[in-house]
Amino acid sequence: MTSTEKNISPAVIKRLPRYYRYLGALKQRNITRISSKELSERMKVTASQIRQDLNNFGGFGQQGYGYNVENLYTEIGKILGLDKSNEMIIVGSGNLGQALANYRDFNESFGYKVVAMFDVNPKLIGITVNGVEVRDIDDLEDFIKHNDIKIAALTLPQDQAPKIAKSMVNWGIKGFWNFAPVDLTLPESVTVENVHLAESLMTLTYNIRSREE
Amino acid sequence: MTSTEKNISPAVIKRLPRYYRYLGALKQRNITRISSKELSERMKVTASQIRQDLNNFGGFGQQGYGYNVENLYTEIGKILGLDKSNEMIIVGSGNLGQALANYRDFNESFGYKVVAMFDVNPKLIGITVNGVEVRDIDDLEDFIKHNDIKIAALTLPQDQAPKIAKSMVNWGIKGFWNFAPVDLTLPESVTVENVHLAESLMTLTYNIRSREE
DNA sequence: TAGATTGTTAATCGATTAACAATC
DNA sequence: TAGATTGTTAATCGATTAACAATC
Repeated sequence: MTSTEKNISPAVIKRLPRYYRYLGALKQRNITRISSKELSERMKVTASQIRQDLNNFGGFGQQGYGYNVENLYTEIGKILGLDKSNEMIIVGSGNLGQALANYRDFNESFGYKVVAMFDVNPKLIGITVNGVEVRDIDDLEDFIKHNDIKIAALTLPQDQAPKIAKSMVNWGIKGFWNFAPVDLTLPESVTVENVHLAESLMTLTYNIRSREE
Repeated sequence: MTSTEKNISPAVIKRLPRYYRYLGALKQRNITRISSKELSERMKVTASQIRQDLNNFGGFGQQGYGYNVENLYTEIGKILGLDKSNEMIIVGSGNLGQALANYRDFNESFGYKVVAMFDVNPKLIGITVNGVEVRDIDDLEDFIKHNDIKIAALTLPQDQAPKIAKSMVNWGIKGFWNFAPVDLTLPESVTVENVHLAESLMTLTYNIRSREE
């Protein structure tokens, strides 16, 4: 992953998983090739955007032919880091944490693997969720270091999230999938992907209202 | 809500809930006024952007003074549709649906209220989650119509989501909070807010990789 | 009043779309 | 070869930032 790569805009990155999803669906239907034009019609974006986006990463297509579905699927998977297994932990084992542990849609499907869960609550410590044990949060440091964990889902209450996240960075975590309704301020070298559920629900109600007239 | 309003860009709308969150925090700390400059430092955006964003909706500030926190909080709440109670249903009562029903962060906090849950699974029908009964999905049409429900969280498997969503539009649903990993194609009058969890996790792994060098 | 800070216009920057030569 | 479709450059569009007159 030596970075000869130019910096790719976040807007492009955010679209990649959607391309990946569509290509996966095409693959499953045994469609072997697709042009940017046809894909653009299915996805309701411009063909130009598809070609521009993909060309950030290299010429995956062929003039006069289009793109090979299988190949493009694999290549985008590589770009997204799905070519290797991604071990992750879930910190905060309440309802949301447990739902994530059970969620088939990324677990199993794309090489993500939840290897441990953590909580402070003695009632939760020791239970097993989808085959994964909930451990005492006091064991978090050891576990991250010994197992070289890089990815953590944060499903903790808002007030606990920033402090524990800071520690986790020191222990080796490189990316947070943050569900706590708070902005984590962390070193540049660390990535945070926020899933702010309440905020997305608010934009929904805004949009409903604005269409009522 | 008569639409004298010019069309506001989605980028602006997406930022409103974050302003709202910061203002809520300021309010709780009994801070009564704030300038765009100071808010911009806390939020790590430009003061210019804050002023531009807010001015889409009217002059909430005062020259030489800044913004009244309480007032601005209330006004943004109104814009987002939080001034009235928002009743919603959850369609799909598996792990994720149940986690949402239990999730304090929007439930209770901002006037959203889950009034019913639905599922096809006989094992789930009849149970109660956080005081909300899981009903047979056959009762969905009646429930939506009789209770004038406008908002639905879709936490169904991907293959069931598009069909049921289409029916729900006919029954009166105006906005979907869609957790199924699929794009819903629905009439213009209907709003869809997607929470594509697997896709956000993929952008996380991309970003982790791209910082490794 | 003087200082501060907004609301708003103008300038810049970046992202999207269009166009087309290259080429399979 | 002729037709199709990419890769890529140029044009357009929109969003962000800078600047400053208005005004509290």
